[in-house]
Parts: sequence; structure tokens; C-alpha cells
Amino acid sequence: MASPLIELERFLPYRISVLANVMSTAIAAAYEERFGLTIPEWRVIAVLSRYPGLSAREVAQKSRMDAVAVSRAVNRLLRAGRLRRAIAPDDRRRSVLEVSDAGAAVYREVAPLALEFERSLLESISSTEGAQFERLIGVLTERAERLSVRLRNGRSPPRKKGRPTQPTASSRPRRR
Amino acid sequence: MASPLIELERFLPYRISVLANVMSTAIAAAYEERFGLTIPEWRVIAVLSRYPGLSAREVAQKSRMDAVAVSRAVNRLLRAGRLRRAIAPDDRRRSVLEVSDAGAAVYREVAPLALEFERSLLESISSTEGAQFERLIGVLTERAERLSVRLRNGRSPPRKKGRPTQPTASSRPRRR
DNA sequence: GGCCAATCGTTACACTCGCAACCATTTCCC
DNA sequence: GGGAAATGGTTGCGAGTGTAACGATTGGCC
Repeated sequence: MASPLIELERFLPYRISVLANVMSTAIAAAYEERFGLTIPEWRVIAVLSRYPGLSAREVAQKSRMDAVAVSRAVNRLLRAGRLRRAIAPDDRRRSVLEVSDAGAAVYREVAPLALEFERSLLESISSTEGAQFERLIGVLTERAERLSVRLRNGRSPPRKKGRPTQPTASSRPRRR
Repeated sequence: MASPLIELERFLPYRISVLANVMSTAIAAAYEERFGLTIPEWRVIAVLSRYPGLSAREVAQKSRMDAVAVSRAVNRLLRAGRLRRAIAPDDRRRSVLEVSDAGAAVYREVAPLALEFERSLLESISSTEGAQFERLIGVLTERAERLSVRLRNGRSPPRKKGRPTQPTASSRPRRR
């Protein structure tokens, strides 16, 4: 391996990230301006429209969102009257979420736009290519996940509940 | 169009976003922990290793980053001694950026990991599929960009320098 | 029953991000 | 030459995000 030079413009993860960014930005424009929805909020509505009655945890799993992100999105949607929340009778920690009429209205208006965007995207390639592309996304995602887990194994074992607040400066200049 | 239901798990933009997220997270783990590098910082180093002497603006264009993100990444890298900055003699607004020895060392260590990750990813599919995939990414990115521009055209014309600080509450609950 | 560990959801905090506004410098154009 | 517009880069600010810590509840196990 003489001199490994990355050409960012051709580097696969970089290109995927650009594509993802362009797409989300484009779609977000469709609901952000009109409804004041954030991306997490939109995702929550989308999931709950399809699967009413899920708990916040389940929404997070289905949408691959962070539990915190879901919690916040749900709270904003509740305040906006776009969601209803009940408490599971058999487990009072668990919430039971459903879109309200207002939420359903948002969904009815945004979903066609999103689907239309997707359709319009796929118009630029053949349906064979589209199927192929989706398949490859699946394969690569799975693969990346496995690799990711492997890479993360240089970690320290998860401490349970460390010292409350070591004032400053642990060992490294840890940025996050 | 009877009842348009989005199945998030199959929705293309969503799947791309998941893939991108998994990939960046995986790679970031390779340099975040060891060098305290953020993604923008890594991108800047990658670009400048390949194209020394670019200005911040040019780095932003090549890496598709926001000018602000570049500015901040460059500053952190400068403080860490991983970059050198000079002022272009013919245009004193413009900076001339180069990785320092320390920056080059980082690059020499991270680049192989990144490339290895990419290689390992692509191992899960055939080289024909890989080429196809990359081509489709390009097509879809371009397409998404055009659609995006079109969608953005419901905007208000860009005001020049509005009233300094309308205290609160403009017209809409604009979230961003 | 009583205690401990696990789970659901939220909050605090520290950080990132991007737009708008801002200087400094340069270019355009009369 | 001199002001207006454009350009490079930085900073302020509002908002978003993930990790860790937390309270509440539940389940397992003795």
C-alpha cells in the first residue's frame, strides 16, 4: 500500500452521505415550510399512521431513530395536537400513541408529496435498476452494520453508573 | 390514489439516510476515538491531502460542505497544529491551506482504514454491482438536486438586510 | 414480600449545524 | 479615482442531536 489517497468525490460513504443529505433536504422542504414539521416529527407521523398504537420505544425501533429524538418529536406533536397519547393499562411505563385527526390530515397531505418525490426520483432510472439499487442498499446496510459493530470493539466496557461528575478533563480531550 | 401509505422501511430516501448514517458512524469511530476528529475535520484533511493549497472556499466546494463548517473545521485543525494557513499574496481575502506534518500523519493513519472499510463493504457485492451502484448514486443525486431546486421555489424572495432583531414571534412558528 | 436489575420515557448538558449578519478586501464600472 | 456590488471568511444565534444521568415502574429471584 504505497500512498493511499482518498478522492473524496469518489469515496462511497461520502457519496451516499451527499445523496442522503440532498434527499432529506428536498423532502423536508415539502413539509417544513407548510406544517413546521421537523424530520423526526414527520417520521413519527409516518410510522404511527401505518402502525397505530405503538409505544415510543417501538416507534424508535421502526424508524431507527434515537429514543430521545422520538421523545422530543412526540412531545412537540402532542403540543400541536397532532398525536394522542395514552398509557398502556398493563404497563404504566409504556405509552400508546396514535395520530389525531389533525395528524392524519398532515399525513394525508405530506405522504403523496413524499411518494411523488420518490417516484420522480426513480423516473430517472429504469425499474430494473431501481430494484437493483434497493437490493444493494439493503445488502450494504447490513454489511456496514456488521463492520460497524466490529469496529466499535476497541471500546471500554460500559460502566454502570460512574462517578457523578468528574469536574473536568478526563484523560483525552474527548470532544463529545 | 386511494390511501397512500408510506412504509418507512421501504421508502427510498429513508433507506438511504439509514445507510449513510450507519456508514458515517462506522468510519467516524475509526478517527473520532483515536484523534478526536469530527467528520468535517476529517473531510478537510482528506481534501487538502489530495489537493494542497486550496482556499477554504474551494475545500467547501470540493467536499460539498457548508462554508461555515469548513471555517470551523479549519480553525480547530489549525489550533491542533494539523493544518497550515497562509494568505494568498494576490488576494488577501483568500487563504491557502495545507496539511502540516501532524495532519499528514493523521491522514496516513486514517485513510487506509477508510479505504479498507470501503473495500470491505464492496466485498459484499460483485464488482459489476458496485459499478452499477455508484453510477446510480450519481444519477439519483443529480436528479434529487434538480427536484430540490424546483421544490424550493415556493419561497419568499431573499431580503437583503432585514430589521436587526424583531424581538419575537414573526408570522409563523417557523422552527428553523 | 422484598430487593435488585432491567425497561420506558424524560431531562440536562455539551456539542454540532446552518442561516443571516458581519468585516475586510477586491472587482466592477462610471 | 471612487463608490457600489461581489467575494472570502468569521461569528452570533437559534435550533437540533446524542450521551449520560435520572425518576418511575415492572419483573425476576431469593
